[in-house]
Amino acid sequence: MKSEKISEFTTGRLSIYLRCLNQLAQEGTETISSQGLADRFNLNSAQIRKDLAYFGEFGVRGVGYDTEGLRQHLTEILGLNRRHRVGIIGAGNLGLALANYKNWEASSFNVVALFDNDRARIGKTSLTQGHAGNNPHGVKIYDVREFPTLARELELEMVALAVPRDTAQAALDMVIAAGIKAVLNFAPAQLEAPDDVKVKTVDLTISLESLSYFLAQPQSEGESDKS
Amino acid sequence: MKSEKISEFTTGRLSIYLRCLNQLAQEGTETISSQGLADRFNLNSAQIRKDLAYFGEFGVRGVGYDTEGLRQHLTEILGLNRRHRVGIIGAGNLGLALANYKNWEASSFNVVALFDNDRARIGKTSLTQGHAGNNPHGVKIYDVREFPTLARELELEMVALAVPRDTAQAALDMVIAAGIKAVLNFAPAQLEAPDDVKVKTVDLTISLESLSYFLAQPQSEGESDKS
DNA sequence: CAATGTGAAACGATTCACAGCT
DNA sequence: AGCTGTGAATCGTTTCACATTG
Repeated sequence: MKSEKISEFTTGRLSIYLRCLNQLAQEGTETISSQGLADRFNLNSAQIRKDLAYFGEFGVRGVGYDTEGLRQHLTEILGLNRRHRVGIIGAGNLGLALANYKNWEASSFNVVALFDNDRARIGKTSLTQGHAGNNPHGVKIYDVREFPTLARELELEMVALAVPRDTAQAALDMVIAAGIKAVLNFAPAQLEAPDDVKVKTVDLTISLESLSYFLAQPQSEGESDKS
Repeated sequence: MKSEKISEFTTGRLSIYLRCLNQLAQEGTETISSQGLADRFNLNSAQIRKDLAYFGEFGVRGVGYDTEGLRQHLTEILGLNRRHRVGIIGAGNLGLALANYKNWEASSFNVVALFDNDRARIGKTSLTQGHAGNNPHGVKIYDVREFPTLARELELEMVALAVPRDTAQAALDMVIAAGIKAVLNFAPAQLEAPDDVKVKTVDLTISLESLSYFLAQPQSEGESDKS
């Protein structure tokens, strides 16, 4: 166990390990080796051991890792042992799709509110507006001007930004002013934020263009996945 | 100009440069220096020059880069000088949101078909099923069993996978069998594909969990953005 | 003896610093 | 004079290889 700074490469892999351990635990596998894990994704076993070693000595030499034990450790490390309350800004197609996404229930994230500036949407829910999906209750759509108040009242910890590109920075500024420290941004823009706020951008344009680049290569010789 | 292998870090940045150049071109800025570009995102100017130098000598010493010229070069390099026909597998919330996403028109990607295995959805369009959005026509939803035939007929080049995790690999296998070489995967799973097929995974779970990790850190001291 | 935990080596990406051009 | 293009230095990540341990 060191207390160096953990890179996002590492934390991303921790998520992947955890996902795998959840499956293994369900299947009743009691023990797994770093090599056993490495085989499931195309990773190096030393990488896995190093990633885990940042946080403690979880394994048993000659044996491997206890599935359930490691699962609990990773859950704790990633802060997934309690639920996080998420607000979504922008109740367009993407915002609604996110709100109605069925996997939320199984995760440790709860979407508790949508925000929009369009009169026609405010007051409705993700169910009345969007395609029903599997969300049994629907998430209410509030006026975005109420965000500063409601963020506190609803105890939001995270925000997903699903607004058009040209309003993204302003929306982010408002979110930061309300004290939110973690933002998932879907607008195709590099946004500015102070260092104590984590903004993770999911930029579909870049992903698509990287696929386009691959297709444009003469001798399509490329790696698959690597996430 | 070297002919080394280009990393995905580099191509991702090329997308970002291009996005910026499109804006600059519109604003009528004729010339931009690597430093001028670097200032807009928090990048190093040498990085930008290196990225561009992989593909040619586009700049003029003492002056900088011609905005319009570089814009066209990058468009060509990324294969964005022609439109790409995209199919979406899975007409749930996410698939529909993607199909109705308004920015497609302005991009060089066209969503031409949706596929699903749910009787209730097949035959409808993204408009009848989903929230209207800004797509004027709607995209038709086909039976996924027709995919192999239609992929050829519609000349699909790319596929977005918006299906549940446990069916993702099977769907991908079908897509690959139909000769598709570029796939954008939204299922939270590491998928297997041969080397001549590029699979780019957008894993929301990992993004959210990385935010959760950040929040769980005692002295929240972190970087913002970095994509 | 099998599998962890970890220094050391290898690799890759970023940044520096400057020669070379216009 | 100013900015590109690039070799060299730096920094960070991954892999190797092995001593260590249950």
